[in-house]
Amino acid sequence: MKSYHHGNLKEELISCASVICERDGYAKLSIRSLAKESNVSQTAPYRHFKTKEELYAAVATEGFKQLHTAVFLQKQNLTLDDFIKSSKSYIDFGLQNANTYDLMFGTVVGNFAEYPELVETANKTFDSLVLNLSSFLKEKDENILSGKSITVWALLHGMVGILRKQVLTENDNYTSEFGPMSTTKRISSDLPAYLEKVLTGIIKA
Amino acid sequence: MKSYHHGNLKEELISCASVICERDGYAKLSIRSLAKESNVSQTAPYRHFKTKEELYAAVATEGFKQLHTAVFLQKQNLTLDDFIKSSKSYIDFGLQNANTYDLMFGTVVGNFAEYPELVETANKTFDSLVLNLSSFLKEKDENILSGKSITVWALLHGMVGILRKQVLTENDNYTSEFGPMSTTKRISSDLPAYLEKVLTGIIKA
DNA sequence: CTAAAATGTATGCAGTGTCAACATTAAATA
DNA sequence: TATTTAATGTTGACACTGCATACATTTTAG
Repeated sequence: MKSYHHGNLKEELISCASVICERDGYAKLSIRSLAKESNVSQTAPYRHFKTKEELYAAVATEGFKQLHTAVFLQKQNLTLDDFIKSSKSYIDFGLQNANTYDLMFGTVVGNFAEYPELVETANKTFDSLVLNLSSFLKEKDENILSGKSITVWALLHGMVGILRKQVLTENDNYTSEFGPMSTTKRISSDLPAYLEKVLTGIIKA
Repeated sequence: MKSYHHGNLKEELISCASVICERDGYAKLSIRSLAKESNVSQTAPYRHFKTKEELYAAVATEGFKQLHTAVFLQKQNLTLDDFIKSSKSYIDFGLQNANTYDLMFGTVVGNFAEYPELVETANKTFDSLVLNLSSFLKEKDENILSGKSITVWALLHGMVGILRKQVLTENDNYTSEFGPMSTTKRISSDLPAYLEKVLTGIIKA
């Protein structure tokens, strides 16, 4: 009953790869096992992705799309709470999709410029952060606006990295002198409060 | 004249692996080629590293040591300039050792807790950030101190991620609505000035 | 209707992580 | 010092990988 042509292989490969990358880590992803899972020959994926990196790029693109929808708020005239909520969504995404997030911001996909769709999707995501801030701040000066956006983004991006490694400090063999462990725990136990304090500081500066 | 035992294999493997990880990307690192480069049999490395991940962890540990020496300032009573300089050193390290930095903060080494030396070295690095801030701020309250340190660290960590992807936005096909490209360029063209502005904001808050 | 482009398959190469069995040497102990 | 033991190195093998080449089938366009 199965036809020679799959009909929908590329999309199936991407979505299947996305799941595997996140579940097992992107290093575990193999083109061959991926092909097997789609009931297709070992080299069929090469009709859609010239190299494995191209597949990784597709997964990263998919990740940016998801991040975009998670972060961007449709409504207008955002309140501070809206903005905090959006910021928290960013961090949550990074924590709950650690492997994919790594693919998006790490060095696995070396040269974004080789994948135009990835660049475009990534930039759209960043723009949505700026738009959010703009809607809330009502700042006209684009230089100021984009400057503050970068700082906010850096803060969020950095918090993802730090909170992700929380386990790192949950270690009895070594208690840090000033307790980064207890500090990150305290922060993540009430993330919105922390974000409100720090972000308003950055925004008002 | 070469003797049966290498005598120094583990260290040579780590330093050799560190070079390869940074130069070619950690995905290109193979235990076999590494062994060949040390004129040793293909499976000799397994006497020192149970798995490839353990080798990655060793490279990451090495990275934290280097980051520590790059960031930590020995002198006492730091000035604002000292603190800014140290912060810039952090970012420079992340940019100039992108692959290693990825190994240190990414998901490749999944569970830090399995590698006690890695945890300890990482924590020491973070402590040195806190010590720097402490020396400059002369803040007594450890909660406040560690809280601000986390925020500073997040900012630095985030800036590494953003500045690294600067290329990402250097793309003619797509010009971002609010120009993150020109913004990051502007920031990185005078990084100390940017850091002074943003960090003092965070510290004073 | 037919030529060409797209998509899938079969086969094969060189390289990989890792395991088991064995060899040599350095360290510890009697 | 002599000998057992642990540390370290080698050989060979297995199942797996990315990817190239040559070939098969289908869809699509002229």
